[in-house]
Amino acid sequence: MAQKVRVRFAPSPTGPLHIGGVRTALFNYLFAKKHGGDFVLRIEDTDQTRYVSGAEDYIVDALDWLNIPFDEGPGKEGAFGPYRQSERKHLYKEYADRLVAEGKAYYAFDTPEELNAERSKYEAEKKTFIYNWHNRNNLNNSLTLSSEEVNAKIAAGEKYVIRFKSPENKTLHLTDIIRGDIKIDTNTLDDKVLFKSDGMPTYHLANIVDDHLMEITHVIRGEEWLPSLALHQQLYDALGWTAPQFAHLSLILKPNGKGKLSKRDGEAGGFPVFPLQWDPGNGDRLAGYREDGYLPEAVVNMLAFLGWNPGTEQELFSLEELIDAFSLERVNKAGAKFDPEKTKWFQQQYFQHMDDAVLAKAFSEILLQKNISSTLDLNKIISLVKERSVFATDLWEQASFFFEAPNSYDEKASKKAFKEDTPEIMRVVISLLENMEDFTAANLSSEIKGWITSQEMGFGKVMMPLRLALVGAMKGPDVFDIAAILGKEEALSRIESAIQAIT
RNA sequence: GGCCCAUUCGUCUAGUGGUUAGGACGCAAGGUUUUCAUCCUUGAAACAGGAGUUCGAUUCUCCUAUGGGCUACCA
Repeated sequence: MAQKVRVRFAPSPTGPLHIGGVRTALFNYLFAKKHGGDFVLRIEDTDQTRYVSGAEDYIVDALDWLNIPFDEGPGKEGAFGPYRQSERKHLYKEYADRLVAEGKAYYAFDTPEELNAERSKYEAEKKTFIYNWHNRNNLNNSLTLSSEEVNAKIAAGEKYVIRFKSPENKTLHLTDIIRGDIKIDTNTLDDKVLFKSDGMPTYHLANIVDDHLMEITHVIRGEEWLPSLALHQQLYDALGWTAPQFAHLSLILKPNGKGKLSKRDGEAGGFPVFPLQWDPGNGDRLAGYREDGYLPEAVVNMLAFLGWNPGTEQELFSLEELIDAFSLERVNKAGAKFDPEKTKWFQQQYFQHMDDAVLAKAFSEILLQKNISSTLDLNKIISLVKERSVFATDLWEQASFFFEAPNSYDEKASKKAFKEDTPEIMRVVISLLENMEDFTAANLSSEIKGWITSQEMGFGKVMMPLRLALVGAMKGPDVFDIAAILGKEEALSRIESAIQAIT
């Protein structure tokens, strides 16, 4: 029987979850759901010094907004909890001790100062200091000390760490689903700290213990962990556990320039790097996709296509379609530069598919904020103005003239539209409108166009000033649609105002 | 510096030992809309370089270059 697929997203609550992390979460989620498995959220808070309050809530809120729900996690206890490493701290020591007892790890008493001194000494000779078999026998640890000395030190309360004893002259063969086979020479590896002197495990120990205990089958994580893969694999072997399969995702890079995407790029480029706004309250507010008006579906779709593609020419995918089409084998090896323009395009695509009634409701909120009450048909207005908008907030800019008569006329446009005979023509239009019983767009259109044709006059002579009178600029939906929505009275009043303004 | 990973239009990418190297974003031109936007059509635009393997390499191998990541008692 095949084991049930279980994956985890394991962020550290050190700040807002950035978009690269969101993509990692998304790929984990897609993979899990594709295989009918579980998606676990685990909070890796073993470093108390870097803990940021609110960060965990932010992560949960972000996943919630994006509709990437986890099956187990903090506040959603499953059979493998708790899901915060700080609440699991009692679990880890036993495994570190076991490795020491079996000679696969050892106590080290070197202070950070001593290690720094050692490093600078090597650096001065243009050599690299590696804490492994090269020199561990000259350092202050249980390999160089007698067991009596070690016990005495520990009994005396001296601080120590536990280090993994990295083997000499071995070639490790590692496998990554995305990258294939990787060979590593253990001579270049150092003896990583597994257990810190503050009583907490390091990421490396906690990570593999939890993944094992939580029965994780696939570890899908960022490329920054690739160098640690050798250690992790060795840890699984040392503890006699079967390692999960690994897949390392390439990083998301800056849109232009070099390096991985950072919050500074968002500030400089005027686009969000975070799903949700993050406000630490000190004026250092970071923009979020949600607050900037993006639809979660658009953000998810965009993220999915950063480093993955289905191999077809389809680009718009619902979450269900993504789950169906997703595979780790089709994830790209190379890092992808982030493109805010393409993100906007996804947003535009999804925005156009939104229901008019839903948008009308959002739009009525905007009107409320602006203290505008109106009896106009909002659904109809939205249907006319939607394709000119990318965000809900664009709606007001595109439709404001329905609610506020123009108080000025676009200078360039009026030069072109308002001629000497315009007042005279507009007077005729007024009389035409006044006499209309059925004030609909279709009727207006046939009435006015019919008259223009009968006069053998250029359409522009009428249409341009009419639009300018109603809208104030040369933009917007069909003039007759606008006039019909405005109603006879308002339309006539606007034309009248325009005549006044010209003369 | 050391170790690891990567390299197709400006960007995201498809693709194959023999293709007119395909799509999307963006850009440009034209059309529709007698406005604007949408939309449609067209266009410019790429296999990092050098060896090797091969009848033939963008595709396979090696080297170089470039980019990225890691190199903490951070994750």
